[in-house]
Amino acid sequence: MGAPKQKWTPEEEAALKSGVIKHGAGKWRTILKDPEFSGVLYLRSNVDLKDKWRNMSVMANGWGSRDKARLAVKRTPSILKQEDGAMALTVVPSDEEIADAKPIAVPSTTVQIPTSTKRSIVRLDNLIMEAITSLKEPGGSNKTTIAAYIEEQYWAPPDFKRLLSAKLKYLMACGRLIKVKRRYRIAPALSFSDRRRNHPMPFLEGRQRVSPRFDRNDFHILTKSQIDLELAKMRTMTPQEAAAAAARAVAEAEAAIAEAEEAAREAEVAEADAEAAQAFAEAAMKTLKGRNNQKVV
DNA sequence: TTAGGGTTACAG
DNA sequence: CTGTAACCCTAA
Repeated sequence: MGAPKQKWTPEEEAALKSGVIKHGAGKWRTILKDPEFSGVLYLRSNVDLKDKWRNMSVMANGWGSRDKARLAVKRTPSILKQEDGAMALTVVPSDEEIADAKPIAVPSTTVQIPTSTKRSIVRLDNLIMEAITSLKEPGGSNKTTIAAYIEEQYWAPPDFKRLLSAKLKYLMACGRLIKVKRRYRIAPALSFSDRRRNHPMPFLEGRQRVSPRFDRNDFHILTKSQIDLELAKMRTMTPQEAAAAAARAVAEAEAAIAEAEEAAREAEVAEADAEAAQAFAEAAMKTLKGRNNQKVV
């Protein structure tokens, strides 16, 4: 009667996407209760989330129609029919599978990635802060030490040094770090000037407050590295879900790069952020490949 | 609570 | 009429 169809808004889709990355697919109730997303998704039920995620996943796999594959599989005693236009996804070698997932036309929500991107960007910052605080070196730590710490504790992309340099420079510009004789230490009273340029995100609602994932003592919350956490989540996902997640990671990286190109004149840090996202996407891909090679299901 | 099959409403 | 997205039902 009064509810013809409540279509999902881009904000809701983005929140769901972020929720899945954070808590994992299938934890619909958890995502719903997370204050980070409850503000946006308070109109939706856990079942709604599940259904929506299914729809999005199906799209990500390139299946415009919801039938086909399922019917094709069961009517095959001993002969595999490969005349199907759509690729069979279940048991594909390994390398090429991801290659196929990459160019996927991820829904249309790929254009704007509010929370996810933001989180990726904040991540490295906190890693650096954590490294410095954990090392507890009097007078601060130099770049090499910081890099070593992060590389050992977490994950090391190929061009990590360059990335780190840019990020350190950026953090100093923000006043969050102070460099004394090649050593970096955390600035006494940091003034949150993280926002570097306008954030068009019409995101966020009115109920919950704006996510303060960046309080001064926040280092403990995000410290365990989003990357490891996200990759860990992926291991619990089904191959389809992981592929979809990886595809989204790539899409986000591409979007971040596109953003960086626009903002390049303002700060080269944006490029570093984009590279961080790209690096994470690659790491995600690698993890997924490893998964498939092991044939773990 | 969740996964999955099924149904209805809407757009092209 | 057909395909898709939101919604519903039910087993586990």
